[in-house]
Amino acid sequence: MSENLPFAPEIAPSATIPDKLRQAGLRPTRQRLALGRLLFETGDRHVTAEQLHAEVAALGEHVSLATVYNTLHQFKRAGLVRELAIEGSKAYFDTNTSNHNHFLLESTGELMDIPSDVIRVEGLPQPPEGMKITHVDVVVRLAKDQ
Amino acid sequence: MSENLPFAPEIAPSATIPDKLRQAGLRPTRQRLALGRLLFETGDRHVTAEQLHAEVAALGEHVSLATVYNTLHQFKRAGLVRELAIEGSKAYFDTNTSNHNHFLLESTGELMDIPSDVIRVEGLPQPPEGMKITHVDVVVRLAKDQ
DNA sequence: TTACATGCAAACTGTTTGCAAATAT
DNA sequence: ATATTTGCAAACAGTTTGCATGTAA
Repeated sequence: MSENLPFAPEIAPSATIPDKLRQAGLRPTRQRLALGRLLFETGDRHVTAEQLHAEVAALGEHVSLATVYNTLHQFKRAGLVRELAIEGSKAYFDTNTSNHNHFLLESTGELMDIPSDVIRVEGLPQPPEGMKITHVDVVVRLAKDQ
Repeated sequence: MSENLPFAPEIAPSATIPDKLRQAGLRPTRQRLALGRLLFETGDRHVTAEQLHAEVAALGEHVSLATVYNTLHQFKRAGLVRELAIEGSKAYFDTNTSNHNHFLLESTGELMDIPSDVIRVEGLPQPPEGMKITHVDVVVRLAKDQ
């Protein structure tokens, strides 16, 4: 698991998957290509490692679960996905790395995007001395009506 | 682990710990009293099960970790604490059950309250058909400056 | 040819559970 | 007396890691 990612700066949003990987400093291996296609070829996605592992298996490709985890973290370090701040035991990864918020269906754990420009958070307090705000996460939790 | 909590309605905010427990339908056992004192005798607190377990041990009381977990969940069902929606592997419990938001120090995982009336979330979108909003969580993530 | 990536199994963390023994009422 | 609560150890889920093997450049 040795890595020294060159902090991949701007990656052209419409690059092919192999290019996207190369620009992130990651060799386009069979496994990373399969995961990359699942993540980036359709629109914005939220996945857990388990889900992605199941999807790739359903396509007939073998990628070990450990590799799914490792790859998601590499993608995260490269800025290709964002890890979401949601309660619960599982880690969620989001292919939409722009600032936006989420609906969370409490019954199923399912996530849905809320477009970035819909919600405004007003009156953010001053952070304590020597601290700066890195991110403001808003999770709107939903339950079945009544 | 059998329970049938009578959905303890209003609990006088200044009740003694034994009363608080009784009003919640929980027998005031040695363990629940020790945990209750740690949680409710000082002001608002955020704890993980591990932390609380360490605190109670430091006081010379023995309470098993399993009992700490079970008790926190009973307190939660009784409305005495709220479980927080924070990323990461650990579950945080908050003795402030009113609607308010949090600073999260990313380096340490430490939580601080943001008073309820400071932050306003504007432009909440309509929830999808048949769903209702149960809670809006705002987590302001902080890192060391520069 | 060599540095990087993968798969496997084992380790690890936080949490939950089954059940016998202990305790509150 | 009896229903509830506890502690323990084992089970469990999700995730990470060490290392031998395989692969990309």
